[in-house]
Amino acid sequence: MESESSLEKQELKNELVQGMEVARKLKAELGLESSAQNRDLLVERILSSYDKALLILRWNGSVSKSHTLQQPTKTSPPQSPLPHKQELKHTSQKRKLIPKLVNHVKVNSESGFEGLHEDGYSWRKYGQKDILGNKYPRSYYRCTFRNTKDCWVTKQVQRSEDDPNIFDITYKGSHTCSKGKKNAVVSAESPEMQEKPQESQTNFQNMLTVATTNPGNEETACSFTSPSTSIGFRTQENQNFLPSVLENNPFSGSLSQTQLLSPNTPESNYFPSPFCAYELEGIYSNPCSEFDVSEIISAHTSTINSPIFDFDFSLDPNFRFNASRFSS
DNA sequence: CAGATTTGACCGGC
DNA sequence: GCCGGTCAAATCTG
Repeated sequence: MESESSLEKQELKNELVQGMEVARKLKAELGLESSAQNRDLLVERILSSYDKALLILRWNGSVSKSHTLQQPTKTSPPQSPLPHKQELKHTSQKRKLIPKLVNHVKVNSESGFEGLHEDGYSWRKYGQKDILGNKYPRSYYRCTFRNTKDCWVTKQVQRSEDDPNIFDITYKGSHTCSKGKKNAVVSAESPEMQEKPQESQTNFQNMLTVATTNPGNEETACSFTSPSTSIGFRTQENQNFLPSVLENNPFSGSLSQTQLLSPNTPESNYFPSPFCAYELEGIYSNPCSEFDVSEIISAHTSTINSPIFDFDFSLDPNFRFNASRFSS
């Protein structure tokens, strides 16, 4: 346990150092006439490093489960609930006692902004405010199951002024409801999957395999912030799925034992898109620990016969990774 | 008609 | 007093 802890500390240190180094590079780049793409890549790498560091902290139990990035200034709040309005009047705890997780989510116009909130939970919008100094309003969401499941988590969505494709999502509290999570990703053990005929799997596997758009090229290895992230793949016929396809994500993990399971019907519950959805099964591991991935990694085409797949995968009940189409 | 969204009002923190 | 966060009535939607 002790050595495991020091290993994690070392990794944490490495990530932080790497983040700083990349930040320095970026600073140097800013003084040059480097491409915007290059700068974007450096920024992504910085974010990736800090994400990894935070993840290590999280698994290490050093911080609260909700990835506290901005600690409240006063005493710790109860695990999740915001007080009811009546209670607020007595306790004056309307603000600032709930730990926050700030998450930056990049979306693009093709995947649409509606998908932004697809983080696996069901949210109800309860407010919108114009925020001083930001031309975009901030939206306020709370868990749909606030009343029925006593789940008091909230999130705020703020579109970035600098880059309208970036949304800052701030989570407050953590879900205490289990039903809040949408059944967007089907468990490998689910009867629904088991019922699918083997023949269908085989045929499909022969038909399509998946590889990175440009393996080895860092430009395609976007890094992400959790819990939502974007990742893109391009299918290539007659090529095997590369286990390292995800190794540049913030968790530095890899997919292995990947298997194409079967295509979903367009009526799929998980992908309301009119186009076909496909599913991949994989095991995900990283240097910190091996995940027990009980869920399916899913992919669906943005257009019929499109070589581009959007992936959607989940590794942990608290993290749902939304994938949006990566630029082709 | 029930549930979700919109939006002006209210409230507390700074 | 300003600003951000939430409430709740009105409105919309399926």
